[in-house]
Amino acid sequence: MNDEIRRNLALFPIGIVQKLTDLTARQIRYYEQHMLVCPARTEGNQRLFSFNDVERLLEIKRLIEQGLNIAGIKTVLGTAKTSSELLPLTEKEQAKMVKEVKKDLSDRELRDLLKKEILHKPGRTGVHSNTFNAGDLSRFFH
DNA sequence: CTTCTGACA
DNA sequence: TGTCAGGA
Repeated sequence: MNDEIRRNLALFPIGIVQKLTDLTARQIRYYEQHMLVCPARTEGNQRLFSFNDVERLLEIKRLIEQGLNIAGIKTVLGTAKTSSELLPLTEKEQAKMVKEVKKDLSDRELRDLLKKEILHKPGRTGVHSNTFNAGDLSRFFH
């Protein structure tokens, strides 16, 4: 299946995300209130995050550690788009793909995330190298 | 047992 | 941000 779609599928509950990002549930919900992330919801109103949501949280975490406040982070990342905007699929189509992904999620995908998390620690070189040193901005927003 | 919202000695 | 309540 398309990787773009796979990254936007609503897969994990907040508990998993806590472990993946080392953020508390309180922080994750707080960032959502400020539109820094916009996870999907189940019928029971439970949050379901996608890989992109988790990566987004890691970006936020990195910025917070650099001393930026909510306003500063918004300046750098902007507000989050809803998963439905990024995933124009019917619920049936999504449910089908979620099953497909969940078969081999525990192992491979989890390691994928941890690998990417390490990629965030040192200064990156790729297409995202334009994430100009937020350290300079922290002076204005902290 | 896990998650959700609201509130604050 | 932590933490507790009270309900789903």
